[in-house]
Amino acid sequence: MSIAARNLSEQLVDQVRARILNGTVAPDRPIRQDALAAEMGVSKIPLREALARLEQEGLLASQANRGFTVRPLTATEAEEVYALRLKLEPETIAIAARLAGTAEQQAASDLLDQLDSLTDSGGEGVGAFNRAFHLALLRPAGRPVTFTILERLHVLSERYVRKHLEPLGRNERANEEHRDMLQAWLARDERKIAALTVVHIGKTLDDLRLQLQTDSKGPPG
Amino acid sequence: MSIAARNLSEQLVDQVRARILNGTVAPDRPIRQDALAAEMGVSKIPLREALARLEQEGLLASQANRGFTVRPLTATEAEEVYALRLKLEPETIAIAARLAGTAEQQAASDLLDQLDSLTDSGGEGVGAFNRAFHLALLRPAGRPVTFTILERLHVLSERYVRKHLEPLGRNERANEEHRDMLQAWLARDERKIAALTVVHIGKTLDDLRLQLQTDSKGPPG
DNA sequence: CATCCTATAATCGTATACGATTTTATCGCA
DNA sequence: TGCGATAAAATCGTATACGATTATAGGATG
Repeated sequence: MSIAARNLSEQLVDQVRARILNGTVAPDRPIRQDALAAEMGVSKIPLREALARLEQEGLLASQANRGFTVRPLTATEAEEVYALRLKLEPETIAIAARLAGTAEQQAASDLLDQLDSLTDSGGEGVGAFNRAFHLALLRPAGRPVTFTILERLHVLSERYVRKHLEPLGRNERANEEHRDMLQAWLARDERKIAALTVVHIGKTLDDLRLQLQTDSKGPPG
Repeated sequence: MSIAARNLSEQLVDQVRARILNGTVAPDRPIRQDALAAEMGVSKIPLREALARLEQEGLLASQANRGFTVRPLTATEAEEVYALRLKLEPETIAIAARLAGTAEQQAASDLLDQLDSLTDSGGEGVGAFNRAFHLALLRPAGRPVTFTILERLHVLSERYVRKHLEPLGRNERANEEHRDMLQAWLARDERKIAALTVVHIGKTLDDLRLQLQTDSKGPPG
């Protein structure tokens, strides 16, 4: 998750995670370790360490002597993930707003700017910057255990947003909400940032529910 | 966490976790991978996979080219972990009580019986059975993401309970509370089991706070 | 023609061996 | 005597190679 991954395994975690979120590796199909390792130009051992980490993140599942598979997306998991975020994020983001220093405030502002320009240019990797922005609003709370949990939840969320919401032109409204959130967060208005967070997550979940229903009736793949 | 770990790495995760909770490997001291691997009669590769998993569980920390260390216990982490449990467990345990089948009810009852006999005989591994009992009350909720988070939180909790509370004769009262909880849980009394859970976690946290203060003034190590 | 069994091939999991980085101990110097 | 630099030792991280397990394809039989 960190920008400068230290060893090779950590770098692979980020790269493989990106592939999973990207959809490059399909769900339920066994991951050929040798092939993937060769494709990435590394050996199997660091790749296995990365896969083990991603399994604990909830992106992969493993069976005995049958390797790893990407866990499929389900509506119930989406509901669970967003319910957890609603339980944890509002309070955490309020505390973070209170404790954030100027450097952390600057970092959050910068990330939103980058997210904006990416959205305007229709670039790739919007999801990653969206996640980074949200996490930047949460990190200053100084609760490492909570933050780790929220990191995981945002990764899981991103799969659903990217698959079901990003193809649609839904980013404009989200960006307006992001601006409002950042403003309240910078002003250390704890009530307001908590309320806006509830709304933001809730609206995303609503859109997701609608789209999940629609998609389940529509395309087979 | 599972009873029958599949591959060697999974088995090592459980064994090394037990050592950490046991206090066999001291905090802040670098873990010699070769030595530990030799001591356990395995090679370095599966051990590294296990250590990587335990790092994500929050028990270990790693630095570049300096290996893994056991994370030290801090009062702030204890506060955070118990705050998270208070936020997540009551609702989850109520749902689990509603959804639990007869087999799962039997499993929970059995675990409490085993926990009782272990406590009476003053045996080892009380902490592990305590954790298993609590998780058995939570598993039937059918929320895998939440359950994984709670598994982690219980592991982290166990370190503090074992170090600060278990040496004292504090298990009797906890066992009475466990009986009450199981009764309400089996009766599917959602209100009551949720309330009892809040009380149980709260009391444990209170005891822990007291002991953490006392210990910080008392012994240096 | 379907089903079961067997043999083959592929893949997973683990052990062994090697280079790169870091820590530590020793020596020289202020 | 204390501090800094250098060399040696130890350890971490990675690549390569091997055995064990599993899935699959082919053939024989009912």
